[in-house]
Amino acid sequence: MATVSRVLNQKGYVHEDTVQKVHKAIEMLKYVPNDVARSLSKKSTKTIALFVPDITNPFFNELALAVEKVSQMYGYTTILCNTNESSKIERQYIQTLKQKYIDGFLMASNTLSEDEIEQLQVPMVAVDRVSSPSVPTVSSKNREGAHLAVQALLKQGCTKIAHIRGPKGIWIAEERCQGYLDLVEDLPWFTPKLVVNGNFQLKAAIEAVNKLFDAHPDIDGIFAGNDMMAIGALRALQERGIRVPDQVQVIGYDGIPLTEMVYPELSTVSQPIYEMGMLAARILIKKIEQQPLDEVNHKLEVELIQRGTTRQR
Amino acid sequence: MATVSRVLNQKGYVHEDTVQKVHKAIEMLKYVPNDVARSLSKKSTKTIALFVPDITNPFFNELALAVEKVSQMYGYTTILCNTNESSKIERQYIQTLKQKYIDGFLMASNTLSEDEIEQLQVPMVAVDRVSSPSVPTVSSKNREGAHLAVQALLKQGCTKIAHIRGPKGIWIAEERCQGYLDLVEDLPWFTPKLVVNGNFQLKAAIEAVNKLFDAHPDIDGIFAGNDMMAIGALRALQERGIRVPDQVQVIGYDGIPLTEMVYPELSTVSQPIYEMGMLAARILIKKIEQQPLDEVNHKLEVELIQRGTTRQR
DNA sequence: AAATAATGTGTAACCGGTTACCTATTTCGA
DNA sequence: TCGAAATAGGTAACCGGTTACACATTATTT
Repeated sequence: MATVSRVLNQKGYVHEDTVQKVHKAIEMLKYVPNDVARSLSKKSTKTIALFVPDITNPFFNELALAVEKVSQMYGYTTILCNTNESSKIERQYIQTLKQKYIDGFLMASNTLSEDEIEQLQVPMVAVDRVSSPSVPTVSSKNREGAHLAVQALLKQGCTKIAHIRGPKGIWIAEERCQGYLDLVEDLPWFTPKLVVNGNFQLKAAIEAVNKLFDAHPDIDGIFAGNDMMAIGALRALQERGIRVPDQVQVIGYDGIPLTEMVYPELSTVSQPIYEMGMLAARILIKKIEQQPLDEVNHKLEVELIQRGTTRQR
Repeated sequence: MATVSRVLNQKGYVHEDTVQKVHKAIEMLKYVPNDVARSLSKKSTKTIALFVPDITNPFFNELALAVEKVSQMYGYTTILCNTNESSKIERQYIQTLKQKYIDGFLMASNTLSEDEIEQLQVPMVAVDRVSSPSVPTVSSKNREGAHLAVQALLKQGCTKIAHIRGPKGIWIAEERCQGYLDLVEDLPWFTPKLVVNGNFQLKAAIEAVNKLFDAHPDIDGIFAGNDMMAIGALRALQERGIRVPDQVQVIGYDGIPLTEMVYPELSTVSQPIYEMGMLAARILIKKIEQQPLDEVNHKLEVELIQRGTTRQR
């Protein structure tokens, strides 16, 4: 028994002849090790959990694909947890998974307080969210991305730009909103009413745009906090008979595949979603395996992609 | 030890006073049972796996949400497995998960042969796929759904209807295609060239439509094997400057949320996706817990929803 | 050539639960 | 009032691995 274990784990001294014999026996008996027993004694399951707020958003699909890919490469299994941004669900998942000896958490959704995070005692990495300073974070340059979008709108003739922002309290929403404000706050046409709240989902954006245009029919540019809301805005505009991009230009944020599925195709600030997922997964696995981390916070570059909803020269 | 176990599992005789004492002690010590140890002796992990071919398709998102919901209600954890319709990946997942004592498989993707399925020795249910006769299946009335779509197109003035079908060998694709053929095969304008292959993804449908219209510019109706392809068709038509629904009417299949995000909104044959997921999960859990199943094959009703891509009277 | 180090393998404890089985006490019918 | 049945709770085996440790053998050093 011990020798077989040593052969399989390549640990301790085993004579080469014995290794061969063991392998032959394993083949003959079609022996397959039992991972649960292994986990029990090793106190590790080679499993990580990815928490996302909304699996329905293609952004998180792509992220999940990337995480899955990397974790598989390193022999890990991934569990996807949909939290709906509810701390109750999130806590419940964490509780269940800790009981199951989960090895690490990858949080793209985070409703926990810093205290709770400190108490976790399980390695954790945040993607596209900031949580506690002790948690490594992978995100992109949101503020700069917002600058790119607003700059382009201004340069391409917009004279009144609205912003549909993501939920309050969510770091990336704040950053993107701040990036918008940086460039327009001091312009003569600006008024705080041009910033409306959304929840990163399509429906809310439709309502937001309708309210916005009822009050300010002269808006000719919209920067949305993410692509789903930009697509909602586009829908609302089309329904009102407003021509995009002739009358109103729209830019989203994320660069999800959906941007190329609508017509006209959506201009957007594209994040390297797949890379973010891979990087975050690698960092988490490093942490789990107690390897030293070089950097703790990663801010990846973004890129403005102009397509059919803007009038690029 | 044994008594505590009995209290927690409500099994065997335990005096009421002792139960109270145990609960008090659990609270004081903040005792949390170890699920891995429990799994080892019970040979069950309270975990099921959902296999999907393409997590990027909203259809499977919704399915996953439903499965997750039900499994959580019954105390199960769900693992999502993206197979890309590759039997290599699928087999690898199955191998890994069996080693981890997975309790059941829910297959919305299936590349395995009947033999392999028989050998599995783990409860299994198929959704939207048919596999082996011994496996309970949840699907919808695909052929009837196709009839609804094609009937509507015919009634609403189409005189030449093409079909972009799903991949060969996938049962639902065959059924939907057959449903189309049932109604048009004997019409004077019909030719087999009007049926083109797709892979259920958007990109392929764009190419398919372009090829189709190069050869048959007089097509005035398209029935796509799923919504993703219908949206691809819509995109291709819009790019060609063809007006939908005035010149060409389009109907998809599935009823994913995306159908309401494009403009014009897509007409579609809507399946009760969420119910299918819940039903399949319930059946799987019943099987796992060795409860008797009433029926083995479930075919749910579908419904034609006419929106902006058809000319309903 | 003897002492020491390196190599090879088996035994048993351990991970943290579940449960069969045993013994002790209480309940209850005849 | 006695014995069977029901209730209560403890002991130890078991799930299937990992690994510290003991002991045997072989290789190396002086």
